[in-house]
Amino acid sequence: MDVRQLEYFMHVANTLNITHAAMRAHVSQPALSRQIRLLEQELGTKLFKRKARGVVLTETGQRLVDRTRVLLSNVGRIKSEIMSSADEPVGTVRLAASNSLSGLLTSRVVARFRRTYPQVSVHVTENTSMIVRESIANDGADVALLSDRESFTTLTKMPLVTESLLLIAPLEVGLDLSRPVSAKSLTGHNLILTPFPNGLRRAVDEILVRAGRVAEPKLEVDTNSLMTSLTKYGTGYCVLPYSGVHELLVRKEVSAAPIRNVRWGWVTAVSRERAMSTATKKLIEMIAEEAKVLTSNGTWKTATLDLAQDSGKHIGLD
Amino acid sequence: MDVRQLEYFMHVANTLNITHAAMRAHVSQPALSRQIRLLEQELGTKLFKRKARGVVLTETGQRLVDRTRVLLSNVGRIKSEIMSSADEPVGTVRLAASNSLSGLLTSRVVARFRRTYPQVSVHVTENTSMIVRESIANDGADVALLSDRESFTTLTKMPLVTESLLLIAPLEVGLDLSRPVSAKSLTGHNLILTPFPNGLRRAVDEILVRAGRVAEPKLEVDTNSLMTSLTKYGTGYCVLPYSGVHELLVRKEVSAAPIRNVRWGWVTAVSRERAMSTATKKLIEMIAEEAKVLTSNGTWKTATLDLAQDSGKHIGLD
DNA sequence: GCTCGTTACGATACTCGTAACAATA
DNA sequence: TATTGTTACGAGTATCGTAACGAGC
Repeated sequence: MDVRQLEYFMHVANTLNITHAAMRAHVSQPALSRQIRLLEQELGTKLFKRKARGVVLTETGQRLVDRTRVLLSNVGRIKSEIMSSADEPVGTVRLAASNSLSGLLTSRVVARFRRTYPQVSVHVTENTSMIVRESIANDGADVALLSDRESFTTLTKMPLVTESLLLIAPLEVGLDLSRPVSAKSLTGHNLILTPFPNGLRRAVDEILVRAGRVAEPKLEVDTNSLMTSLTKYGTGYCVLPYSGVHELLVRKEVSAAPIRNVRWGWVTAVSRERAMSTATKKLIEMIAEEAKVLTSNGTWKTATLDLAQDSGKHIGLD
Repeated sequence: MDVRQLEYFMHVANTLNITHAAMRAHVSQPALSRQIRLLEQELGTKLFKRKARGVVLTETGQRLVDRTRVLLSNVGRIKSEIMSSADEPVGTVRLAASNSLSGLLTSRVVARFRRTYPQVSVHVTENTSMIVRESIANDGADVALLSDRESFTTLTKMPLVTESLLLIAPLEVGLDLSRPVSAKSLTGHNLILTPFPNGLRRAVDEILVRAGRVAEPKLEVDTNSLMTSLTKYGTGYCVLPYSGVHELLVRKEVSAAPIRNVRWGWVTAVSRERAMSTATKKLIEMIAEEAKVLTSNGTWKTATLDLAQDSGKHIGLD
């Protein structure tokens, strides 16, 4: 009855289907089947009843599920607690990052982290801030990079950077980063917006409300790349933070102007319930350092650093 | 970080000496050394400082000890809980039995259990009732067979058999099981007694006190076999329950007579804190059944059954 | 016939033990 | 020099994956 075997067992208990559980556990189906049988033999009792379609838990199996869930969470807690006092980063660190930061911040941070700590494996998932928040809240990630407009119960957030929201238009419209536009400018164009629920959409709606209007987009799209492509080809205007269109602006594929009196904040977030591993701490440090570099050398236009001074080195649980 | 590895770690943490820990863990010293190193690598931190003589825990190592002790006890508890609802006995059952029962009850029970459940490994330790009690109280055994004169905090005791205490004398003295003797008969002979603290010794002392005497044995011996050998060769008389001298009486190597108004009880005991495995339950059933056979067919002379009827089948946690 | 679990078997990977080595008092 | 931990390497064992099989809707 070792930890791996219990993890296998929980996969089966969760899916009630050995084939699916095997995929989740990244082992072959017969291997998993065998481990379940060995566990049953060791404990001297059937844990599952084999049915034509999948399996069902026996009463004893259900009791083992209840006990094992707690046990495995303890194992994970102990592991991360001990790893949090590690001297050198080891193991795996999982970063969930907002799509918008991909080209500007995420890629630079991940590349440098991999270079600096090649022994640490890194899992990156990119998605909307809402999904990123869910990911970190459900312990699907160790660090999150997301908008400060998301809610942060159970999360510890660390302000990172505040930048402008830009109105993005085709290149020929000739918007200019140095010439901010008013909230009113958002009206009168076809706006391509993200669908609810979404922090960016809420922000745009607020801007419009302040201008006395209401958003009624004819086109809703939930990926940045599609939104900007459509803008580039003249389907409409869109609204994104600078970081989301940095590369397009460098390549002069669209034009953009800051929306006056509207700021957009990014935060780094970690789960409040879990001790950070050394790898996690190092990653957070590196995020802060890269943000500092990008803002101070002018790459991250419109952005101001929100960090505590000296690049967040005393962010931590100590 | 699997269970086996953590058990290794605890052995080292307990002994602070990898060589000794390896012996306790029944692996070679380099194997243990290697597992500790692997654990340290996985956690990214030193758990021990290597000294010229042995090792010492680092601060992190000490914290892991604290966490792991609880974790491993949970693992054991879960395992025995699940195994307690097993259909067929599996695994290992540990019996701690009083020396006195060896020839009459223990040997028969163990032999039959092995025959009936060959897949279950059995560990038997025989000792004085006091050591047996300590053994079961410290979770060194699953079932104990011992005198009812021991204390039973944290233990659940199940009365088994009550028999007579016998005065044992050399064969030529001609004591007779059918002719009880009074407590007073114990005086005036060289008594060979067990040393304090010991249930049998306490019993003999009480008998003597009732007869207005006090025990001042010139010879104290702590094994039944030596006691009876010495009696056989005329060094003195001794006092034992019938079960302790059954075989000697059958072989007519000593003579014995019940001491009037004195009874000696045997109980089966299990830890109150730990769920019984199916193997444990079956063993207890079998003990009860054998006790019933031995008393009812007259083999266990002077004995009366203390069991609830039908051989203890409803002894259990249900 | 399709889905899903089990059995069979060769390949792989991990752990172990022996022996040689290193470090320290 | 005795004690104790580490390194090296060959052997043994357990797990895994692929392929074939079986059972139930």
